[in-house]
Amino acid sequence: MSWNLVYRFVKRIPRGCVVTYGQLARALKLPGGARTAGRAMFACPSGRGVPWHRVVGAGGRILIREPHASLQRRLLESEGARFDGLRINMAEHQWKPGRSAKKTGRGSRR
DNA sequence: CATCTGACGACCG
DNA sequence: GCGGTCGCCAGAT
Repeated sequence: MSWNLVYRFVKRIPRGCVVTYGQLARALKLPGGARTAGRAMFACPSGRGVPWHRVVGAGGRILIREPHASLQRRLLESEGARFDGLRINMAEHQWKPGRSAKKTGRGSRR
């Protein structure tokens, strides 16, 4: 399967934003849904500029196991994402395709 | 070819 | 909030 599409999609996720596996699956119409998205990320090539850490589970939960979970969280926090316990603040960081060119709109600077 | 497993999500009790 | 079940697909053994 050409996870290439998935990687490309993930690559365009702006810094400080995240998407869920389900979202990813829906956006790319992956057969099998979120599961397939997960598979794609599992096979995600490291060191290719693929911000895999910006892909989280439904509700902003990190589903992967250690030690990657800690790494992912660390990377996200490093990008300015705020975590609420074991969850990332989806309301603020969930990225929606098509909004990339959207203006910052509200004084969300920084 | 049969079986198991795995970065999931939604539902139900 | 937590744990169990089901659907669903691809790759590995």
